[in-house]
Amino acid sequence: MYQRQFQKIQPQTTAHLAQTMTLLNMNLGELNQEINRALNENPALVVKEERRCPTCNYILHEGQICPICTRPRSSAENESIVFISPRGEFVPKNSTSEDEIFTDENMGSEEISLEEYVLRQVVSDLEEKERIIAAYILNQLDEDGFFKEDISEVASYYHVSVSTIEAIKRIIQKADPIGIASASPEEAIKVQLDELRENGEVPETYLEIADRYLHQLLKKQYKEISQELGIPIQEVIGAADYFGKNLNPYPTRAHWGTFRQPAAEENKVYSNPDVIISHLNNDPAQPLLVEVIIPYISFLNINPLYTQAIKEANEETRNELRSDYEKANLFIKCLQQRNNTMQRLLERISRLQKEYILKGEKYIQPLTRAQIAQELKVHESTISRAVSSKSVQLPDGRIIPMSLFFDRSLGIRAEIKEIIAEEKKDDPLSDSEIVKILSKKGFDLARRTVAKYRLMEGILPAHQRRNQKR
DNA sequence: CTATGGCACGGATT
DNA sequence: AATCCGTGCCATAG
Repeated sequence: MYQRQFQKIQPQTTAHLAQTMTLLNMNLGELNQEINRALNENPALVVKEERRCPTCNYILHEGQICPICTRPRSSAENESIVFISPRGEFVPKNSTSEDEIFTDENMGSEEISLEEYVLRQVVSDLEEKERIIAAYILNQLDEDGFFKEDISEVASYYHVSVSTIEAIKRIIQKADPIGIASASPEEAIKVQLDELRENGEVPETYLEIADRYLHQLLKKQYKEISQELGIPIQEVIGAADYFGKNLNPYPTRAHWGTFRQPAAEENKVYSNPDVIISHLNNDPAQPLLVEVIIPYISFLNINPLYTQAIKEANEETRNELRSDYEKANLFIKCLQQRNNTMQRLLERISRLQKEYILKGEKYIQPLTRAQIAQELKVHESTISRAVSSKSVQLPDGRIIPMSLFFDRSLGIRAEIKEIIAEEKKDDPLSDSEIVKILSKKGFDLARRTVAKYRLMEGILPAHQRRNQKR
């Protein structure tokens, strides 16, 4: 039964292909939404009551990680174990250090809900009547904590002015997951930036960037922004870096706490990872566990009543039902194929980049998407889509974009960091000196490039590094 | 004069 | 076809 579904992956209709591509392009959050949408739209789709491991078909109990898949096979003892894991009551590996995370799943019954948590913070600032409105707003938040309703509608419903609602909303936005109840990620960012500005210095230009160029910033179009604003590009990159470290476009997904690891990565803030890599039982001696996370609701099935109904229906309704049935069928197949591709992709990545995963940036292997595509016998663009906008949680708890596995510069950047960390503090190395040292170590690159990497790592130019702390 | 950053080009990657 | 990235050249700051 199970095998038959997988064999069907080969013959691809255009519709199949197109939809698979779309699904592949999505990260966990988007996939979740998509599945919900499909469930609403198509009555032929239902959630399976019986939950099976998507990888090996073993029957799973509630919130369980598949015991078959996580049992290392003797032949694979040194290999990573890659499997698809449903997003149930999943306990993050680093639950010791990763404390408060406000995902929907984590809001167990003992803890108070996010709504209540926020409400408790704001009650003291609000009048009785306003509290009701605040509670209403909090109840209407979507899964990312955004409030997307039209404020004027709410206002007329409660017979108060729009500005009253806005005032309440503003108070809520300043509560602990700062930026909650915003209408969009952009707005959340602005609120957070505002808050930061009250506590300290935030350059004027940052505000402007946040205000108008956020979208481009996320797409890393630094050049364009710097041109339009007429400011140096490094300032834009600086802003990106600053935003990445201090702001969170999806305030409910995770807090940033006071400080994350100072060795922060790229400029984007990542939410729930699409892939979690950890050690079995958290024991570094054990093999690597690579979980490709899928939404728990993706245990989809064709509504059995449908099959029945099709047989009994008359000509006209039958065709209608058929089309739903086909769509549902297709959707499930596409999901399976997405999972299959992701799994195979991660199998390769985790094998090739094992050293990097375990020991850090220095050990990254040069790798291109084309190379993997060839090995897996899929089109390059497939890999591209599978990698883009996905994030991976490493055993040390860091969450990185999946594209980093394909970043050639990462290893060299680590090398540069190391060199600079070891330099004499009273005699900093200039970029060209670094080039010389690197070439001795076998890295061949231009002086100009070192400067760029240095900038990316947020390291100041040599003369400004003189006699600085750390 | 040296070190660094901006801009723009071309080749690689997606 | 579009985008990203390394590099060379030039301007400018130090």
